[in-house]
Amino acid sequence: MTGNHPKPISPEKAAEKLRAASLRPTRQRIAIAERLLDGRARHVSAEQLRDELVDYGQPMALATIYNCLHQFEEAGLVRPVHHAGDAVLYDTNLGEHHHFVDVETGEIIDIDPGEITLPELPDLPDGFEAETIELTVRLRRKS
Amino acid sequence: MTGNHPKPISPEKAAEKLRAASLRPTRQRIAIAERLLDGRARHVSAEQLRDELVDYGQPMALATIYNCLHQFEEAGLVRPVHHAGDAVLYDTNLGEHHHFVDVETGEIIDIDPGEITLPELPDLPDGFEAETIELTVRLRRKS
DNA sequence: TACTACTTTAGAATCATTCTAAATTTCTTG
DNA sequence: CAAGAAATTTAGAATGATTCTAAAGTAGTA
Repeated sequence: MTGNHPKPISPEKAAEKLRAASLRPTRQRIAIAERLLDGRARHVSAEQLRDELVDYGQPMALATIYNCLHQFEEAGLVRPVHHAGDAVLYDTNLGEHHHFVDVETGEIIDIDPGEITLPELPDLPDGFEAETIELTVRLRRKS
Repeated sequence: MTGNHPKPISPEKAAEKLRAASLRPTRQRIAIAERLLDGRARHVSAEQLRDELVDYGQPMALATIYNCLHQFEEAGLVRPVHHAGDAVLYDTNLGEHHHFVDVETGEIIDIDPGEITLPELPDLPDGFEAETIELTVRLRRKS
């Protein structure tokens, strides 16, 4: 594997972001935050993140990665994208934007927010509040 | 289980629809078509459909149900909804419409097509064609 | 330093889905 | 109608993502 990954933010900055989100800055959470919270827009699955952490010299249990991703999600640090392949991808881009999904590979590509504007929300069923809106354009490679 | 299910279309009509879709009218496919292609808007998972078929006196292997749903999908008789819970739901409503999803139960509710109108498609990446567009509003019960 | 709560962990468990290879059924064609 | 080729169904195993479990480790605090 040993891929080419960009320089992460410092452990100190990562720990700070975690504290700001009321998450204890443990070694594992710091390592993940360093990689995911550097401001770049990314979409990673738990497995991809694990490989990246191995490369980075911070291997950890897959269960920990799932735990952390869920905590990051609740803290609003990442947001899940459910419409890709089988695995949930975690998106570090928190701004309003939507996705193309390559049906065959599960890979997702951000749709430039200027390219598409959502109409206003429809009336919601009683007793519910909207959590997220996901617009996905599923693509297939032309034959 | 033994739920209360609406009256299906006749086996003859079901077989006809299958032939029209170039699918051999086997006993299993007919049973499924009778239930799903009666014109009602529904969203079923493979497992739900299996339970319904058991009630209906036409139990069959889950693998067969998956096979048939995929064939129906390719034939354009149903369309998959990927954004619900863990399981894919098959939607018998082929018109343009979108969905609310109850995040906790995975249940989906059609959004009235009049309630929301999609903006035009953004430019697609080169070499791809759009297969489907899915807009999902994820809902959480208010606390 | 000791404590208590929070975290991490390996591995088992779960759940939806797909795969496999054998048995069955369908649609010809004779 | 009988026979055969091709398509279909099937049970059960396999897969893959995710969650669970309960035991061991770690962090913040007194």
